[in-house]
This record gives sequence, structure tokens and C-alpha cells, in this order.
Amino acid sequence: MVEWRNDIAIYLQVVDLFKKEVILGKYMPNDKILSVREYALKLNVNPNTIVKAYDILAQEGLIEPRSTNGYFITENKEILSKLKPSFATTYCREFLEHMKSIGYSKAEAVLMLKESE
Amino acid sequence: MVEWRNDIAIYLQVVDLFKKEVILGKYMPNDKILSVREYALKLNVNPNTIVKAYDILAQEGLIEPRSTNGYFITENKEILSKLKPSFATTYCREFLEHMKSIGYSKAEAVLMLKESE
Amino acid sequence: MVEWRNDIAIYLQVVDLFKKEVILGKYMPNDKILSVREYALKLNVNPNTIVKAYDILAQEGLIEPRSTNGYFITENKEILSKLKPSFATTYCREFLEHMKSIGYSKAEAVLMLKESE
Amino acid sequence: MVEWRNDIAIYLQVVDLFKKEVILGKYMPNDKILSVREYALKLNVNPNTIVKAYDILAQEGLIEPRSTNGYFITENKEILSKLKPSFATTYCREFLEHMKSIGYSKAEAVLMLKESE
DNA sequence: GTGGTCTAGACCACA
DNA sequence: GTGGTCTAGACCACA
Repeated sequence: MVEWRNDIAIYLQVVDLFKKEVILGKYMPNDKILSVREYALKLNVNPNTIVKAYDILAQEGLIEPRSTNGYFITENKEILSKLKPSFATTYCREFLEHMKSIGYSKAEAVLMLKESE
Repeated sequence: MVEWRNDIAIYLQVVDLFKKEVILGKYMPNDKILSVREYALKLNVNPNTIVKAYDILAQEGLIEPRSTNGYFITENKEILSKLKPSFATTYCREFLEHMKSIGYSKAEAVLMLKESE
Repeated sequence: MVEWRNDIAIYLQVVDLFKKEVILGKYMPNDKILSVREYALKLNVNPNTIVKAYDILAQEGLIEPRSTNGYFITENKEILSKLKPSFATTYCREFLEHMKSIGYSKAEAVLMLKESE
Repeated sequence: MVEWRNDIAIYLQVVDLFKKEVILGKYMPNDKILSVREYALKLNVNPNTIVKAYDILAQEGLIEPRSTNGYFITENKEILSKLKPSFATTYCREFLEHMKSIGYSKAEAVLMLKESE
């Protein structure tokens, strides 16, 4: 069961969730993905929420609607291969900005991270 | 001039901004902070937005209202000293969770971070 | 028609009013409560005043916001069942403190109460 | 050291405090009471607050200003003797109203009170 | 001057 | 329709 944060719109969390499923290899290029209704049922959200999420994913070229046949993962491997490093770079940049905003240099942030948990 | 993100409520961004000012040493315990109106003017937002932010900061014990005299930084040094490590820990945890969600182990995340930017 | 005291903020009186409605059995766990706008209309106050009251009630765990669906009574029966004795205990304690502050022992206070009105 | 509640104006709490000192026999009729400045110092409040409190007490006939000589306890023993039962009656009435608002009859309230603490 | 409260009204995302 | 947020502006008690 997915836990939804209530400070971020659910459809954006769905977009994120889907991208991570792709990154983790759940889908191959050209795979058919769950229908709006199926995904809505699985995630226990309103179908409109899925529509909005699929819309964004299609705009970004990650998935493609094929008329009345549903949505399919793009065959464009460049888009797919860029997904993971794009996330990673964003996460790294965000982390360093956050740490800097409370007075940590990059070196200190790395050190703190190593010792964490 | 502060730039407001439009996906997070301004009053929450003010809470965060203020905490970081405290972390960076802008205030000493027991210092009087800017009045609701002064801070509103400085940040160019409505006074009510500051009221809401100060309310949260007071609930968390970081500042104290002294009725008609304004708000003051708490003298409780434990609360103050916990602020920075609390942020740092949260940032580290979030970063590692994010990286894990796209398939990075902690060691890989640290490595990626070192090489970033 | 509710009469508002003018020495206590209306939103606090709303909090109190709502808790008493719960205590008197107006709601069951998981019930949907009046929307912000409906309650504002019924009590003839500004919606923002209700927002503030519901915010406090949610912080105390008595009600839960379900994003765009409205607010619901908690299913946590412990919170609900503690409500009435909690009020009663507070009232008793306050009364005895008051009476003590003007020179009555507990036994004298009980006696005075019996004979009152 | 007196603890001030922050939901009631301090001058009203001072009025109450003073009346209770009278009830508990701290003063005799015609006694000179503390000057505004002395009382302000003792209670650690702003002198204006004491001015406002003495003003109310004078309006109620409990104390009397004598030109430049300060304030004195009234010689009107009726006022003084009514003070205690007046408080007691108010406290009893308030308590019963509170308990009634959460579903207790008078008999139940008395019982609850006996068993309290 | 200070915070506290309240109103009227607006716009937004979401469902 | 639902809550969430924000603004503009007002009035208040208190110090």
C-alpha cells in the first residue's frame, strides 16, 4: 500500500512513482502499461488523478497513448536511459543546497552523510 | 529578495527561512525578533502570513510571544542546539531514501555525491 | 442561535462547542462533519474562523482532514472516549482550585455546591 | 512569584488576585494598600496595569483613593462581607453549567466532584 | 507599537 | 464542492 504525502499533489506523486518503477526496470520499451482504471484501482486513487499523471508522463515522452489501445512505454531509449542519472543529479544538487543552507560545505555534507544512520 | 516557491505555502517557507537564520547564528537566545509587521514588510507578504509562521515557530518552542511586547527567541538552548543536527539528519535521510528509490546503495550514493557538480 | 462571549476568541469557542457536540453524541467515529463553509454559515461566522477551529481540532486528533473530501471524525476511539472525562476532570479541578483560593476546603466546597441554586 | 495566564488580561487577573487577598483576610477595613508602584514592582508588571486594576476595584467600591495619599480599603463592611459568597456562588454556578454542557446532572456533578483528585 | 482576531473576498488544486 | 492559502484591511486590548 502506497503512503501518500499530503503536502504534495497525489498526481505528482503518481508521476514520480511511475518513473521510479521504470528506473527499477519494471517495464521494457514498448510495454503496455496499466490502464487508467487499473492503475487507479491498484493505487486506490481517483481515476482523474491517473489521467492527469499519464498526461504529464506523455508530455515528457516517457509514455505514449495509442488511440483506444491504452498507453505504452516509449521506444525512445535516450529518454529512458536519461531518467536515472537525471534523478540522481537532482537529488545530489538538492541535498548539497539544503546542507549549504544550514552551513555545511560539500566536504562536510559528504562526511555527515557517511556517518549517518 | 527572497524568491517564493509556488508549490509550498509561503508561511511554511517563512518557517523554514527563519529556522535557517537561527541556525546560521543571526539570533542569540532571548533576542527580540522582528515584529509581525516588520517581517511582513521585509519579506513583502501579508502580516497574516507571518502570524501563521510565528504561530508554528511558537508551537515548536523556538520563539515565545510576550503579549504586547513582541516575539523573542527561546532561552531553551536545547531546542536551539538541536535545530541544526535535526535538519542535517533529515536531509541525509531524505537523500538516502531518494537515492535508494532509484536503485542506489548508500555507498553508491556517497560516491555519486562526491563526484557531483 | 449561538451566543458568542466577547472575552474569548470565537474560534476557541467553536472548538469548545464542537467538542461538546461530540461528547453529547452528535457524531459517530468516521462521520463526515459539516464543511468549513457549511459550519461557517450555520454559526454565522467567517469561514476562516472555522478553518482555524478545525485546524486545532485536527491537531488534537479529534477530526481528520481528507484533502478535498472534507473533515471526518477520527476513528481513534481512545481519543473520543477520553473527551468527556477529560472535560469533567478539568472542571472539577478548576472548581476546587477556585474555591480553595477563597478559603474553602474540598469538603466545604462540596457542601456549598449541594446547597447551591 | 505569580503565574500569569496569557488568555486573560493581566489587569483582570490582578483585580482577582487582590479580591482574594481581601477575602483571605490580608487587609482590614480602612487599611492603606500598596501604592501603584509598589504593587507593580511586587507583581513584576507594568504600573499602568495596576492603575487599571485599582480603577476597577475603586469602581466596585472595594478600595478608595484618598487624593495624594494612596488607596485604602473601604470601610463599607457590606461590600467586604459579600465578596466571599459572591465568588463562591459564581464558582458553583459556572461549575454546574460546565458539567451540564457535557451531560452531567447536578447530582452526578456532585458525585464526580467528591471522587475527584 | 505590539500581537490577536475577524471579516470579506479571492484564487487555487484537486476530485 | 472541498479545503488551503493569501491579501487587504479593520478593530481591539494592552503597555
